[in-house]
Amino acid sequence: MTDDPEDLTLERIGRLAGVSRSTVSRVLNDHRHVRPEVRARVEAVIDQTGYLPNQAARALVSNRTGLIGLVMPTDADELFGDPYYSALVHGIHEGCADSGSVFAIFPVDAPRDQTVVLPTLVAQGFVDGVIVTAGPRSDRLIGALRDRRKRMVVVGHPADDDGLVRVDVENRAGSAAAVEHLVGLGRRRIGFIGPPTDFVFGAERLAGYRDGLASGGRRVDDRLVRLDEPTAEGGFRAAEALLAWHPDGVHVATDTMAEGALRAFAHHDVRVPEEVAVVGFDGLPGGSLSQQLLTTVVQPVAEVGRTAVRLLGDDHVDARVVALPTTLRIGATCGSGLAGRST
Amino acid sequence: MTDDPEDLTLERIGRLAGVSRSTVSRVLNDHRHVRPEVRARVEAVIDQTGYLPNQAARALVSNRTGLIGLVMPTDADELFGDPYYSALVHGIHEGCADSGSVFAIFPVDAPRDQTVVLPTLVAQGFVDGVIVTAGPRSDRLIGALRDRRKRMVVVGHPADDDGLVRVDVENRAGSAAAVEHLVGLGRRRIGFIGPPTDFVFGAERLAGYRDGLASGGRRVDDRLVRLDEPTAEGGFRAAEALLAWHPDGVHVATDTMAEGALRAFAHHDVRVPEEVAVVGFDGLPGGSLSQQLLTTVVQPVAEVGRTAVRLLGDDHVDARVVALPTTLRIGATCGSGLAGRST
DNA sequence: GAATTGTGAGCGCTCACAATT
DNA sequence: GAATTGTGAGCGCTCACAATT
Repeated sequence: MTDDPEDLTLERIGRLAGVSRSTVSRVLNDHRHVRPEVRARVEAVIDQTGYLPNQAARALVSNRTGLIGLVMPTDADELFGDPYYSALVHGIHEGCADSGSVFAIFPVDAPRDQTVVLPTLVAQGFVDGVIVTAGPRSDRLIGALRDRRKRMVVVGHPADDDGLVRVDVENRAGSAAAVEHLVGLGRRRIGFIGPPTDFVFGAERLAGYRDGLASGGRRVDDRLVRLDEPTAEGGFRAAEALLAWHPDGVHVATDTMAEGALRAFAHHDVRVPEEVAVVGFDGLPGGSLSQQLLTTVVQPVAEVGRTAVRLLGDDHVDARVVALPTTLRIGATCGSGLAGRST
Repeated sequence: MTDDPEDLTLERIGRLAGVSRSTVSRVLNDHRHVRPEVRARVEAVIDQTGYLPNQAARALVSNRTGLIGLVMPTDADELFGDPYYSALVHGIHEGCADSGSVFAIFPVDAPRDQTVVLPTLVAQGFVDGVIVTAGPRSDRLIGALRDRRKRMVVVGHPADDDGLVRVDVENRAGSAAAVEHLVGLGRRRIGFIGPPTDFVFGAERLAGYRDGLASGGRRVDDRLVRLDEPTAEGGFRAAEALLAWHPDGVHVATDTMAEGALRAFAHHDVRVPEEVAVVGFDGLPGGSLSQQLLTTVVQPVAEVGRTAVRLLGDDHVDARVVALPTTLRIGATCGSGLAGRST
């Protein structure tokens, strides 16, 4: 009857082991001051009954659930195939494993989940903290979580970053390094292709492009700056438009756009890197073949995830930003000394 | 001081609204027998304080958390890009929205998460139920959850299906229909390409292939059956091996393998569908181009997800299997009357 | 008497403190 | 007196029942 596993409680384990519930609790939570014989006896009972403490009771009294959530806005679910999310999830998962937390991904469908999922995520006694990626679809969500003073770390840079704890990468410095590399290769007419500036990372990378030109002694020529949607198609269009101004180098703000740009150059028989050198940004694992060959600014996405978990564990109260450095990875598209081939 | 949102409790909301905690609880849980004026007064206080009930306390007393988890074994995380998981997640998410549950995906890294994540998932007071997909990586997990009598629904067919509540698709009937279609087109030497039979769905689809031959009055010739890894490369190899026996039709047990098979036929200048008609299995949204063109047995993955949620909600005690029907989708690779073109 | 409200108990833990060795 | 154990209280809810209109 009462052998039903559902009925196991601290009290019952204690009775079976001949101790009080406190002693069992001490064994479970690894407190000192438990005699080794007693500990062994209790552990034996726990093992053979398969007892596991009730998580809700534990959470109620300790005010911690040990759960960390990644909120994933998913109007469409292409996100699921996005290598950025894949790498980020990987990093967060590692971070949670290190800190002994349980990690869960919460897909949130904005209109629909407003009534049940969001209130639950915000409430006490459910998740200890949430990680949210910046982006147009997350703005309202981030606002709501901040208003509720929910423990939250934002990955990336939302338009309204007031009072947020954030993890980001050094977008500006990364793009500056990319452009300085192009300058160092002797390129004189260096263009920029990126998303509209309401993508904050795009604006930052554009600023880095200008920094790089300035520090390399090149003049900024805004006709060499082309903004379009952050897709391969957008990159294709921007690159075609740019060709009229005869660039000999381009920094493209995302590898996805760079893929489109490379297609455009190939389509117009412009050789890469001989006639135009290309440096992208992102360097995600598992990109397409042309992304593998790309010279690009690599952002450490998995480390961003690990860092987000760490910040969530800190007893932060203030807004804080951690910006992780990027690294330039040399590929075939800026051909320093290698025999360049058209991609 | 006590205006800290963290300090909000039923008791406090009640005091602010001039009622008892029970009345507030009744308003929150939509019980009858609350006077409209009182309800309005309580709701006003809830709104303006932003009160949300503590989920842990609620779970402790009601023994339900409202959380449903999909356990995702992820030694590598290619799963993340897998269109099957994408469609399944979509369906589960819908099912949870309908039932008012919160849905979370739990990535589980077998060796590492054994100590923290699995015990937590199994414990009371955390998730109400879990959904697990069958597959070599899930076998131990499924065993552990079953031993703990955890509410669980398995998607697919694990080798050991004893005592499980499962949702599956009609693999055998689907493959039989595929082969009958090929027979109906007048094909006489119909082959089969599939994964090794320790993939249970592969064994079922192979059985369906034999059913289809039998009901179509064709003899089974085991030289026309080729098993290899369930990848495009495996399909390529199997198709090459099969060519020696001059098939005029092939049923391939997964669209991914079919993609490889089509490449093999193209490579050997065997025209599809003129010389060989091909029928796949899966029909996942967002497959590659050649998968889009494929004639294939479509499994209703999203509905599988919705069904899994429904079964989880039922007060099932017994093992039970729900098998959802598949549909044959005619594409270019078995060219009935269309001018066929090599793919 | 039916509709409406409040009181008491208890869910299964953790923690402070008291009591024991 | 230090190490070890047990007792009491309480976390914030929901539910049964009693008390009120």
